[in-house]
Amino acid sequence: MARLNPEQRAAIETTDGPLLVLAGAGTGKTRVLTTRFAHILLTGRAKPWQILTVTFTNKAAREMRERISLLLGSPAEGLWLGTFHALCARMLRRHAEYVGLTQSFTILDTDDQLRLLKQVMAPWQIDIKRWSAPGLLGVIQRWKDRGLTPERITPTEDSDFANGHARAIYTAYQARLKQLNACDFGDLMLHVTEILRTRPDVLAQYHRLFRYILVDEYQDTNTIQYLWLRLLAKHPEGPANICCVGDDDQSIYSWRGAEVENILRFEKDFPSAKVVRLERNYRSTRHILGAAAGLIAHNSERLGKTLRPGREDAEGKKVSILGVWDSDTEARMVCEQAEKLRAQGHALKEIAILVRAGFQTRAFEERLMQTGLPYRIVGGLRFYERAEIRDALAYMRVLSQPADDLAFERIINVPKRGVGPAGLQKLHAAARANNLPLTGGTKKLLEDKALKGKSAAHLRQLMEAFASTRDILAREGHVVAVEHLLEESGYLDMWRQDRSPDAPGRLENLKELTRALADFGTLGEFLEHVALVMDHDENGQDDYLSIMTLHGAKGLEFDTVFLPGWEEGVFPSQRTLDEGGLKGLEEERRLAYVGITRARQEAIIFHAGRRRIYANWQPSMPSRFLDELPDEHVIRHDEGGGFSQQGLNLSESVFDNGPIIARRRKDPMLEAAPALQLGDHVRHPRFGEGIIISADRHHVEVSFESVGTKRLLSSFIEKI
DNA sequence: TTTCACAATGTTTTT
DNA sequence: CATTGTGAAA
Repeated sequence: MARLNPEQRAAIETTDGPLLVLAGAGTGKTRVLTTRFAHILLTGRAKPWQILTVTFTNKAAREMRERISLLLGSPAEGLWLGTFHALCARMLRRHAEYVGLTQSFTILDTDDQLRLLKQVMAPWQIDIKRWSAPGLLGVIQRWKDRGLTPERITPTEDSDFANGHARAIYTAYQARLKQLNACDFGDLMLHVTEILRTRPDVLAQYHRLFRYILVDEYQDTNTIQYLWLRLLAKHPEGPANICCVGDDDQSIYSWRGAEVENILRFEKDFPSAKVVRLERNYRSTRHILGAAAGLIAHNSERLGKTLRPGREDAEGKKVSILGVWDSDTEARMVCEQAEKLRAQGHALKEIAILVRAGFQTRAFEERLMQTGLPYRIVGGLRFYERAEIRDALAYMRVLSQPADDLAFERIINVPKRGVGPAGLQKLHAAARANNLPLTGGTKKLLEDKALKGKSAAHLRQLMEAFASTRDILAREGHVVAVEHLLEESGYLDMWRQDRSPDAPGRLENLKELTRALADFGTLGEFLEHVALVMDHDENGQDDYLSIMTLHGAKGLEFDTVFLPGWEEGVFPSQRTLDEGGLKGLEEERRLAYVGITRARQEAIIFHAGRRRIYANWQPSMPSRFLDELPDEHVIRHDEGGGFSQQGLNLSESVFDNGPIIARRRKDPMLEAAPALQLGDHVRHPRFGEGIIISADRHHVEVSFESVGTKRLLSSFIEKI
């Protein structure tokens, strides 16, 4: 306590009644949460299992658990601490029968959901071009985010999608899930909330249990999570001891159903609520904070909060803005700077490249590979999303749940067993006719000798593999059993015979999977873990540079942060702008705010004059956010409108804040545009001289002497 | 049923 | 571009 500032202390000591803690970036939020947890225990207000602690990511949950263990001096076990979904899964296992599931229901991954939805959609003959299955799945998920069960969808809402059939398909989809004794991710929240809503006895049980509720990242909660929390928090007698921690300026998940309104409305929801603001930032330098604060001030709907430097010494360097010729130069310069930092003795772990969207990572990856700098793409293709891992998991699911039709469908023809769509239909028919799951139907057909040819032989072998594995499972445990199954089913052989270059890596991954399996007591525990915690600690804790999306970087911090791609259309993203309008823009701005505030020492922003998107080059203009950064906190290294080829010479100055090069770009397109006409002779810094062959407001097409015809932003060329 | 060739067609962010 | 889906031939 002694090491905390007065606001932090207030946030911890206000234990009873509703409390909203508005915690700006780097203001010691996690510390407050964990200390508060310990404080409640140590003052005897509650036992560890009487505190419900909800986080948004598995990582946050893990960290919190570790820090609480540290504070308590013993491993934190038996706590109700986890993500919304993990906690709901735990509750739903206890009360599954109330929503027509059994205690052993399966949780579907995205692949399964999609496959199932496609099957369900088939009878409607929806125009798949216009209403793709993933699109419709998104619609359903957003309904679930808002707590809308099929019966609650109003006709108005329905008609917007899939020619008015969306609600009917949703209904059918839910019915099919129930048949399969399965639920998707959204259902975890939806079902539990439904149970709490309709079963007062169950709700009362949790009211008795949870004396205190702690919620992290409250600004990211969606409607269903809000409803769930409110049900649990609103005790019939006495005020709710709910403490929500969040930052409206870091709300960046509205596309996933998050409602900033939840945090904006907190004081209305809980009338006696107290509000504590944490505004002292101990992470970043004064310039970084100034730049971030200046930027976020352009947003309108805010609770209002100003980050103040918590350390007196922290003047630091200004935020750098670098304009470069193209995206290749950008990648090169970022990597060179990173290399230089390492040469100066900085750890690569303290450097991050934060991008807006996944496709931007490739350029850096290629460059770093050439350079030989160790790097890691965080949150890219994750371990459990790889095909071979999902296949292996499907084998395990069938082993543990023979009725898991979706898993069986996934592996029935992997490796090839001569069972295509037609064969699968036959199995389905047999299963339905005998009221059996697919595995049962298959067995039946084999016994009846109703299958012929190689598919029969292969399937018989597969069923035998499962049968023998079950014996082994009982006798020798799940690790040996799974190894046996993958061997006997021919799955491992399939990859061993595969001559493609990534096959050895896949086998390696499968080995890693069986290794992870050993950390769990039973197969069921392992599968539950995988379904909910889709991440995996990869071995080796070397010093590597991180490349990740801005979303992925939330909650992390680094000494140096590179922020490439600050260009209109990329960041702010065109798509968000199109779909979300002003709200979308404000969310992008919050994302920019998150990005800048990840840096402890230094933030370096890049924008390129042109960028390769798919196969061809696209001209791009600097992000409007650059103009919103206050001049006293940034230093702009644009040269020649930001399109210099001598960017390398500039790089010296980036880190010592050398001479400020005059800022010439305001809106280059409009500045240069009027003077150009068809037939004009022009010069381009890179392509040399040419003649304009077409022109519109922003672009011109120029036939160059050396490189042929190019389409360019008119600001890049000069008339001769 | 599988395999191959070719076209099309999007590409944010994730529990 | 890189993946995914579609259609025709083996």
